[in-house]
Amino acid sequence: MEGTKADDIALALEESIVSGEVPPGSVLRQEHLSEQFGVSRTPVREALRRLAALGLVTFEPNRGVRVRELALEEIREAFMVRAELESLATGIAALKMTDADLVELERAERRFSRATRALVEMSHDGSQDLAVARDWLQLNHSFHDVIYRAADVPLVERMAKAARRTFLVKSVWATGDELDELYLKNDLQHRAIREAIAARSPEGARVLAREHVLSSGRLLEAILEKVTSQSREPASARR
Amino acid sequence: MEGTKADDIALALEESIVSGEVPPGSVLRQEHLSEQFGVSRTPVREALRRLAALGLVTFEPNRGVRVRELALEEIREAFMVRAELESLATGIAALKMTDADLVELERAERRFSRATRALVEMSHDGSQDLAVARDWLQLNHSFHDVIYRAADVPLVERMAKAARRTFLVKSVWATGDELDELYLKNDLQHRAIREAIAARSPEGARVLAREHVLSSGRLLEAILEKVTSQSREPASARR
DNA sequence: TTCAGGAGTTTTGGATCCGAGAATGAGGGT
DNA sequence: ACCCTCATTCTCGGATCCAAAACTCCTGAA
Repeated sequence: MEGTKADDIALALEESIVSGEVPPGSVLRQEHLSEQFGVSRTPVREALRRLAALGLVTFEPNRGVRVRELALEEIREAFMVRAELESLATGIAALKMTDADLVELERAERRFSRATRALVEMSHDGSQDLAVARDWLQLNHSFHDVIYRAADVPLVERMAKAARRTFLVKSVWATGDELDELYLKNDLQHRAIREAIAARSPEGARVLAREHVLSSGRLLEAILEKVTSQSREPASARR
Repeated sequence: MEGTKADDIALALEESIVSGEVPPGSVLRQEHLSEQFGVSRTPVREALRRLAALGLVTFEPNRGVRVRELALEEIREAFMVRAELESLATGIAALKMTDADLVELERAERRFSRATRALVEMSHDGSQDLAVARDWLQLNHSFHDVIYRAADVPLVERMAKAARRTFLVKSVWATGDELDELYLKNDLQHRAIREAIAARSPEGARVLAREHVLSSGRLLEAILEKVTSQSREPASARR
């Protein structure tokens, strides 16, 4: 509880949308939300306006608001945008980063490495722990957040995170031998980026960062591919 | 009049903010706005939430909403963001653009050229016609809009325009010999970009587009510099 | 003179209320 | 069986109303 109720609700709704708890395409009933949050419809509506401006939901006049669905094409575009912005921020960070920041970056890198190993481990013994995947994603973001903080470019950060939210909606996840390679590559790229920053090489950091994000995009596409084919082949229920 | 009143009002307010009609830093009274638009405060508040999400205004809880002021640093950042996104879109457009698009692009380029010449003309005879400046800006945007349409990257376009809005708030303008050079350079860059696109050279178009936007940023900074120094030296009133 | 305190005013955030447009479903005509 | 119409119901957009936060301005004491 921090500011106005409308803000709190917007935050909470945003969270439940990007976490996939509220699936894309579903309609949000204002009355339902208002009793869920224990407030009237007024602040709910204001929160929804905010989410609409962020592109998370769409208002259909007199019909309700609907959680936006993303075409694969849009996800690709979001990764392209993020690649450019991330590359920009990383180049700047290479110039501005202090030694203390570098230490923190290395720590973030190590943590992410561990998460990656845990993920690949799971892929081998076939277990499925959603928490591990969530950790992996979270630690991935932290690594990049260290860079943003050092680069000190609030606008770039805001827009890159907007792009990030875009595809977070598809919060799916899978493991498998063919994905392991991509996961490990992702991890190695973090190391390369950190080294370029440590070497104070903005141009190097830039191209590495761009390539890294684009390759994350390919990873997500591979995951989506695998998940959808899995859910098609065996006639198993899926939500 | 198209959708809900909240949407209409948001559009109108956005226009009056980016046009500079409502100066940065001023507070917007909900009651005043509601009688100005002839509606109750409810849709006004919703419109303001939308503008807040876009970053045009800020809510200060229980105190009102204020039109956001931009530090010079933020304007620089907005140009960097736009440079990356514009460069991305232009590179893609170089691959996708049809011949018909190219013709339209050339037409937009010519129109912009004329506007530039008119501007420089004015600079020489010392006249000050705001309409000419407004035209110039408008035609500049049209040129880039042709590229966005051809590239067909809605997300990139949306975010680039958000960045554009950011510095539009500072809708100042000036002429002068030292600016002429920059105005003319801007015009030449359009031609270079179109030629790179026509030559189907994505890499070339990319770097030209980035350089072009960054140089537009320098132009705006030069204008700001000139305007602020003008308004300091002679103790003339300024609104 | 300056500053703390407090009554009255202004303005916001939120709740409640109402009219209108859209979904739904039952009947009736073909 | 199918579709068209019309009434009922649901939900939304917006107006109005109210409590609480913040600002203003005045007074009185140090």
